[in-house]
Amino acid sequence: MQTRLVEYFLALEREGHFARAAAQCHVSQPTLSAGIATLEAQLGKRLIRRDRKYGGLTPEGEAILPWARQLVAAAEALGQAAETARGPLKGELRLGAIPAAMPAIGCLATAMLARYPGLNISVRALTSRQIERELAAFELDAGLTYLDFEPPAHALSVPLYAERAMLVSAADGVPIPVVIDWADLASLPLCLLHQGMQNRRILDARLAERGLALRPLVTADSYVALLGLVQQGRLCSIIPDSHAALLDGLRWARTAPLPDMGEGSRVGVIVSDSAPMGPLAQAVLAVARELRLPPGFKTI
Amino acid sequence: MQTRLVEYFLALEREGHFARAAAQCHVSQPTLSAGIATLEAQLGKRLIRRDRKYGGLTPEGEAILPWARQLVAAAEALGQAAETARGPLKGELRLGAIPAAMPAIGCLATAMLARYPGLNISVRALTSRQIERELAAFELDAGLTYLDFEPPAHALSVPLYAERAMLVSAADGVPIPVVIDWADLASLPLCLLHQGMQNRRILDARLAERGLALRPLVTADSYVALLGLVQQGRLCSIIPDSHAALLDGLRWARTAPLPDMGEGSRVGVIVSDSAPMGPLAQAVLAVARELRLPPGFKTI
DNA sequence: TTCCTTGATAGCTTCGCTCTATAAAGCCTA
DNA sequence: TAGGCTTTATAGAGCGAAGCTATCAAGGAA
Repeated sequence: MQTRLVEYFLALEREGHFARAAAQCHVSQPTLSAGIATLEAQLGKRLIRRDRKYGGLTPEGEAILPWARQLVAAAEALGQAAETARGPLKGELRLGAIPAAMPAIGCLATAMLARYPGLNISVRALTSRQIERELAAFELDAGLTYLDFEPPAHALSVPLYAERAMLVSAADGVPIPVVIDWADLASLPLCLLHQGMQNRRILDARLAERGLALRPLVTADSYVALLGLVQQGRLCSIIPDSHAALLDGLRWARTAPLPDMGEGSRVGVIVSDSAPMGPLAQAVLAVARELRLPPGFKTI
Repeated sequence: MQTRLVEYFLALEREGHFARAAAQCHVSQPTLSAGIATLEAQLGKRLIRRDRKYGGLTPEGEAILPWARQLVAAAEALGQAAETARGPLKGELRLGAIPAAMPAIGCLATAMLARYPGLNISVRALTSRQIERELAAFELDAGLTYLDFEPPAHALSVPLYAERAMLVSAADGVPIPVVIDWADLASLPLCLLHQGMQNRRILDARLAERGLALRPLVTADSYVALLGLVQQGRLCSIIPDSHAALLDGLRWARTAPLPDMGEGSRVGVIVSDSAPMGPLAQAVLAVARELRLPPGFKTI
């Protein structure tokens, strides 16, 4: 079983296109085409539906997909382990983080770099579900996401901080009460994240427990967009306190804590718990365990 | 990364001998020798210590060993998954069982054969620790062992039955009381398993809770040996009720239940919980869940 | 010393992956 | 409906890697 051929298969599945997949693998299109053919011959099954065009995976192809991913992940981990056996970690660490946790990724990434100078780090903003999926598909080495709400399966985690929500408004904009009651929120002109995003779902769930529902006038998919809206003065928003820490020096913004929501939502590092654990995952967990976040993050 | 070369590496580690490892891989000795050399070149590390003789793994070799195993396991699982995608399971199912659970393996194995006619099954008697180690090393597909006492790590399990101990003696041999008290055991001439075996450790632990200790006159490593000793009439022994069921038709044997030890020790099927789960492991778990053991096994 | 065991080397063959070039089959547009 | 574009498969050559047999070199044992 050649790992190379399986990589072709995975690339083709990702790209849905022979020529692009070939480019991604740095081989010519006929090479990839032939590679898929030999893989199919070796396994004795058709994996790709194709009649003059890529037509998706056959059921057999779908069935072997998780194992194909595991195979190339194991091959990569083997190489990593060999490189790591002596000397420092090298290569690329692929991190995924939910938008709400982005301010904390700075601490984590710099701590990793300080500890392992040979490392390159790639950070991507993803939804919690994408993080979970890509971890399972070995396309991500570690994730930074919520640990308790809709907890990811098959993952090991290290909690980093507890997130709490803040109300934010422009200093000369919508006036906000000093002490906020839950009921106040429903009457404020709000802009919030889309309902598809987990931070929003958590907020909605907390309010639903109290029989309340938010009707935001605007929804967006990033906190930057929300802050831009808030800055105009007509709306206020609810953001994680981790982001509020970034606003500290801004004159135009005013923040007020929301009423206590109990523990807050724990945010932490997760890695896939497939055994054995890769050297990158081990390193991230070790660093996360020792990580001291700056004030502004509520430690757990 | 060639799976073949990694298989050479693992075979060499198992055999500790180039020529034997080559034979196990069905290649010539120079081929395996060259294969190891290319693997070392590709990984950029010496993996094997050798000066005119095999001298064990280098630290780097030890470090990559788990990932090497995972790589070939993933390759095998990929092939299995492809074969299984349509049609029945094929290939060899490698089962390990503690001696005490051997009578139950008959049910499990026949149920697997009935459900998946294409399957070959290989059963080996192992200690619970060996089962755990070989599951982790992907050298075993499933195990039959104790679930609660010294529970194996990184394993998914399906309980099958609760084991209870029986006192056994020859009909014309050592007289045994009809109702047995714990204290009686200490005064009987006993033959038991070695202390290294888990069944014995469980028994010792149960007695230790009551301040008692057994002083067997003979220890052995198999129940057959114990029964042979018991048959001579000078000794009696303590065996799992699963084995007592096998004695049912024997005229020379007499059995008596031990006083209630509470729940008994749960025995069940375990598989490695590395994600994704291989088709063989899935099948074993599914069959185990539906398995109806014959009377004589105390269901949980 | 002599023999045996054990692993490495040499030389050759074969197999299979890779490439470029090109064909075939749909699809879109004119 | 013809022409051009896109997309995948095929052909044939080149080359490298992995396999084999035969043989060598170095220790250890008799």
